[in-house]
Amino acid sequence: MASLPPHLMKKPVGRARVSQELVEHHQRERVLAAATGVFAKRGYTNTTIDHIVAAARIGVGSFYALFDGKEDCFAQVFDRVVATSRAQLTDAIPADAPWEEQAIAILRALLGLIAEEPHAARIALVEVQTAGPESLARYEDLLEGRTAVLKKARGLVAEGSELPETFEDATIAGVAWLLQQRLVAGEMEDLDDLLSDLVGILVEPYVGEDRAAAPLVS
Amino acid sequence: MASLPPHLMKKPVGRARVSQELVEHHQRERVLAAATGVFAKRGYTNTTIDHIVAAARIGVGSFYALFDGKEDCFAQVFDRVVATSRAQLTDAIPADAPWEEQAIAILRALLGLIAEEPHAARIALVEVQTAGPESLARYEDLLEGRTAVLKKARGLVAEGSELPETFEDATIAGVAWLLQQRLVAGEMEDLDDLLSDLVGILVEPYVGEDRAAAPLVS
Amino acid sequence: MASLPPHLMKKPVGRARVSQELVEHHQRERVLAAATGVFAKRGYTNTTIDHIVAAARIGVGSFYALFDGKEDCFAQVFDRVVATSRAQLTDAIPADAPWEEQAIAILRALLGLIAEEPHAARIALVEVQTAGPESLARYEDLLEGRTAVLKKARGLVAEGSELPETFEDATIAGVAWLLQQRLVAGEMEDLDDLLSDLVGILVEPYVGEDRAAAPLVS
Amino acid sequence: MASLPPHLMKKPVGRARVSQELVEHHQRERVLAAATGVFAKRGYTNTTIDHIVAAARIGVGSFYALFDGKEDCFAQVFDRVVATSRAQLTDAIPADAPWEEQAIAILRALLGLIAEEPHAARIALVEVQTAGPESLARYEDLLEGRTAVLKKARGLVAEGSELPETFEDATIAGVAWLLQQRLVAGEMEDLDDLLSDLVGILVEPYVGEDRAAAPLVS
DNA sequence: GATGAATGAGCATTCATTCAT
DNA sequence: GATGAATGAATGCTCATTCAT
Repeated sequence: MASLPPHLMKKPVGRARVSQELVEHHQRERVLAAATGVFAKRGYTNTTIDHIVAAARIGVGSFYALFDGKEDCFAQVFDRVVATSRAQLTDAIPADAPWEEQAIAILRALLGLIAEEPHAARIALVEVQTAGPESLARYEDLLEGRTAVLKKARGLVAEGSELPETFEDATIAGVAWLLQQRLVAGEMEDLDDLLSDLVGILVEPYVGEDRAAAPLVS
Repeated sequence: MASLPPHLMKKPVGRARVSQELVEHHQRERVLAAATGVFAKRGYTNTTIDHIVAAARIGVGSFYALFDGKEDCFAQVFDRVVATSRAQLTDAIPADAPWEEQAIAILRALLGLIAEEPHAARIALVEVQTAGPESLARYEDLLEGRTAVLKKARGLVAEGSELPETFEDATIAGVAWLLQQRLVAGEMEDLDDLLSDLVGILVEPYVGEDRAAAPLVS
Repeated sequence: MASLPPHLMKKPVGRARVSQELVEHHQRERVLAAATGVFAKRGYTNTTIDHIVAAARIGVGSFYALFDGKEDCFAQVFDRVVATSRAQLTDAIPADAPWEEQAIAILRALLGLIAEEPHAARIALVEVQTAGPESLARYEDLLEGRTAVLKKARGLVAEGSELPETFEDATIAGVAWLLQQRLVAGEMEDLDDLLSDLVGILVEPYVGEDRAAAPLVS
Repeated sequence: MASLPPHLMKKPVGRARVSQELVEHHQRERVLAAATGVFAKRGYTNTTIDHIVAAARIGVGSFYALFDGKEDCFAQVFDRVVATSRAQLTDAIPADAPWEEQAIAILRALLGLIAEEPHAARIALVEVQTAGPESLARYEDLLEGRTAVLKKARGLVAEGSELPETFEDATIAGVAWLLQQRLVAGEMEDLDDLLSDLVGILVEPYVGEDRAAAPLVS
């Protein structure tokens, strides 16, 4: 039984194919994790491809096999950070709880995430703003998404419809700013204080002081 | 006839000295004005020293006599824009008017300024965020200053003391974000709508809906 | 069950050995055919190993098992093109015909070959000149061979011995140039006109206008 | 009398302007001369910008101020070689002499030039063929120009109009080839033999053996 | 004092080649 | 034996900064 000439051989399928994809995925994750740290520590502009490949222990060629270039790499780093965080925050939402409880749970989880992974947080909140137009657009999309979610809370409050059109934009931007400031200043202790501030800014306008404060005490 | 070595040459004094400083000041203003346009049009990163000196009609050597480098030049551009704007906004405050009227007057003047000098606005609200750490710090100082001013309004409202510590930080950041978004999108028409949104976000929490709306109608 | 170390493994002999060589030969031919097209279409410099292995449906490792590198691969492509053409041109020579008839028959066959296989022609006449020193040497050898053959015609003409030493070199180079120009310009119609020009340049000097023209009419 | 501010000062004119242009021209000539040697010795492909700037004792930045890139630099080197040679060959033409004498004088001068400046000759006849499409086009233009000049000699010979259309193309290409071969082989002695060969190839077909041979003896 | 020619460190990117699987 | 992922040397180029004039 002779083996077929190479050009007639099918690409490996099943086990081998899956394994290969796994390897590539794993490799990409490794590099993205390394790049996250490098971008967070040095800032986007000060980071060179050499810094990344040194941290990821790969060759420059492999880098370009994985990414189109520096900006693409950063974009993937950002996407990964956002996707991971989103998953974790979604898991933190208590089902069947009133809106204010869910909102506060998400805020609490977010602060925990930022405290645990400051590098990732710095990517998503700080560096993304200086990593070129493409990345900036992603950041704006991210905020826009949060804005849209927040707008859904308008139905919950009597005065909801009287708030200015851009109220949520300003609120989300304000929250992002506060987090970013703390992050850059390295002040991520007193998370309880920060949490209660965020609730005052982001939850209270929709449900009033009393309903907003209640879940914090429990 | 040999010229003296530099350390033996007398520094000009009196009249000549003053005149010389005037010339230098004038020159610097000229360059800063030119650089404002260049930075605004091309963005900080895409701007090269050559672009600036070409626009300012000076030599690179003169540029380095005036500034420590590109970032320093941008910082001075930013400072000039902020100082000029501050002066104009201060002039716009109606003396002896209630706080909400003063606040709205400033907001209205600010929007007018942005519409009139989009280049300057872009420097102060957009480019400053990507022009390096030093410039970013100035931006943060600027916002912090606005925050401090806003905090003084707490005395005017009954619930003032119950607002979160960081309420003004978030509010100012939110407003900055809204302005920046409009600027980048090139949407600076409908200033009245925008003004009323800003009042809803920045004035209403302190004086209530009624007092905030009143000056807008008149 | 451990496999033996390589030096203890028997080389296959007899039938198997022959078959293996056949397989390798076949494989090499396949790759050379693919490479001919790639080199002709993209040009030597713009061709990468990846282009070749993709076209030949083999791995890069197999490529390096077959060739020493890009230049060696091109050299083998060139050799294959030349060998094939030589065989076909030899077949086109009418036995026992006068020299001028034979010469014209070869020229006609050559033009036909170029028209039929422009890729191969481009390899042999154009790309070979820019594919590095080794390939250039082969091109020169090729022309030198044609020069030597042409020199044998000197005996046929009275003034033959009075032609300059280098006459044939110039003639062959001139013919090669004409063909190359047409090839690059993509003008391979009007083969009859081109043929009569070539005869005027390459045959006439040896046998005179009359004898050279005669076979063309028939 | 105060001097005008810089932006109102005209670009220097007259003496200063001329001098500056002279300096730039001189600089460019220096670099072109150095590059001629580097390209001739290493070949176009093996030459890097670093090689050139090292040889010319300038920085890479200066190189890019002078040229658009490597290929542009080579093109200018080629143009300079051709222009210089053309001037020298034109000077070598004896006025009011019969065509064959003029032709032979040019050929003799050409051989002398090649022998004296082998680097320049190598640029114009060898490297130009491998320095990219733009350069190749210039080479073809060069040959085409020579072809056109040669075609003017057709009126001098009875059989002129019976030569094939492409006769001069082949002749010029053949001559170029002979020179190139000698150059590459480093065989530039026996210039008299080579000259008489060239005359046999390039002059004789137009004026016959006798008229072509006469000027060589004198 | 002003100029801008010159510098060269530093960057992103390509691709021929190797070698572990 | 065949594969192709990984390598990294090498390249062309930009631009902030210096300094001789």
